Amino acid sequence: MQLMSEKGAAGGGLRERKKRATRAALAEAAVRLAAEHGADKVTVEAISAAAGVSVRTFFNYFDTRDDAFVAIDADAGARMRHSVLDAPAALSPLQALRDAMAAELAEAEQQHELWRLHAEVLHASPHLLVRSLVAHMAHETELAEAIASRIRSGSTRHGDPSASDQERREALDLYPRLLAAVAVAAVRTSVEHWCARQKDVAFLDVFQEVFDLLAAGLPAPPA
Amino acid sequence: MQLMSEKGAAGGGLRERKKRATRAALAEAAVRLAAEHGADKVTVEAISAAAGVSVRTFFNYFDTRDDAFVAIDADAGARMRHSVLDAPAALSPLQALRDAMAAELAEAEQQHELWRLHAEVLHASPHLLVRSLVAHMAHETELAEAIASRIRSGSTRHGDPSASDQERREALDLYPRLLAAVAVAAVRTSVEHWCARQKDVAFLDVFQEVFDLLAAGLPAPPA
DNA sequence: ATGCATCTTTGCATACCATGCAACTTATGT
DNA sequence: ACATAAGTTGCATGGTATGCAAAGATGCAT
Repeated sequence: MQLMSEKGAAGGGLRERKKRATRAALAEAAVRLAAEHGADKVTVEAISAAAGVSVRTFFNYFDTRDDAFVAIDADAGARMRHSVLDAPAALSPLQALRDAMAAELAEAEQQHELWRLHAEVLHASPHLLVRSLVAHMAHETELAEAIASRIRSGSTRHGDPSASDQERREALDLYPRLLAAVAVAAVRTSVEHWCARQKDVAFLDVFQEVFDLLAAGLPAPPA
Repeated sequence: MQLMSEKGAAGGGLRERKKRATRAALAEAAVRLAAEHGADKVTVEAISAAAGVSVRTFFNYFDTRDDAFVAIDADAGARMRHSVLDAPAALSPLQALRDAMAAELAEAEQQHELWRLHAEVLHASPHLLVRSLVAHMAHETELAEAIASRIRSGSTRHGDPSASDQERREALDLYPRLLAAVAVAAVRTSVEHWCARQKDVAFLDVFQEVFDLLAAGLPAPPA
């Protein structure tokens, strides 16, 4: 329980703060131990000990041992949701989503050290990378809902005006999901590409180029 | 070992055939048991017993219990790779990929009964659905490589002719990854959307619409 | 067919993961 | 201060996963 200051909605009573602290302590202990000894050599017992709680308590916070390595930021989804909803109405859904994600990623770079360790751990054991992607995909649904309600309430119409009602209803259900899924995939690709050739280029440039490619309909690159 | 006829490269000696049979028997037993009793009520012991092997042997084939529910088709990646490489040169990368995926999905519908059970199981426990999608994503890398070599050898140039060499090299590395990631996400979204409103529409229609949206740059739908 | 090398299967031992339960400790509201 | 709700803990239990060495099956040359 050595961590009392955490980001996000810091409010609430002592209880909630302690809960958040315990959770954060467990996650941080997990990542640090994994970065040092390798993820699969770290037992829940070690993690719990490092965080100062019992093994049983660990499982009160995480369903699975691996979850501790993955779950760093719990309410990133909520932030993005608001960001998408509050974006200027003039922006297309894709643009709004791009900006929301860019803001989120910028904020992520604040906690540099832990983020870096985290990336190291995931890179070392693909098994966990996979789990991390799963966690990201969980956000996809709420993201899709944010996009959907943005489209419903907004009035920017760039779409095909010759669609039937049936087609329109179909698209309204399908489009947000697709956009969310594609955007998450795009972010992931950006990060991977940038990690591969680190320092060579700025991350934001990669990010920008990826979303430009998406907006252009993924045209074939020059040979 | 009650299954000796399997798809894919059926060649090889008795050993390899038996191995494939055992693996298939385990996977099939897992799916059938899960369809009947629910996935999380099926123990490794039960699966092994149904397949006629020991528990220890199960773990010689699968790293994880859940893998047995997921790993149905091992060499789908290779087929798609060839499909992408052999596509007509006139097609854009996105189109080639779309056709390759459509072919693969059509082939998946051949093995109707087991596929159906499989879908049931995945639908019942989202945990496994996620794992299955992740398994598909593992193919992303080889898919990206296929796309890359197609672009290198092909001569369809729809891209921006005013790019610098630096930008061109960047794009050549980034583009295939992005395309693969986005396409996989698109397929996943199609399947999910289709599962949600089953029978309502044909899967191929959803699939087509999704790729049309991608090619159009994900424009905002009509309100 | 026989014998040998190689691969596969198997049981056993071991360690870890994960959950339910009851007892205990700690916040919160009044 | 008191009652209530919530969080933590140890224990018991059963499933998951790996290493190891012995036994069985297969491939191959003779």
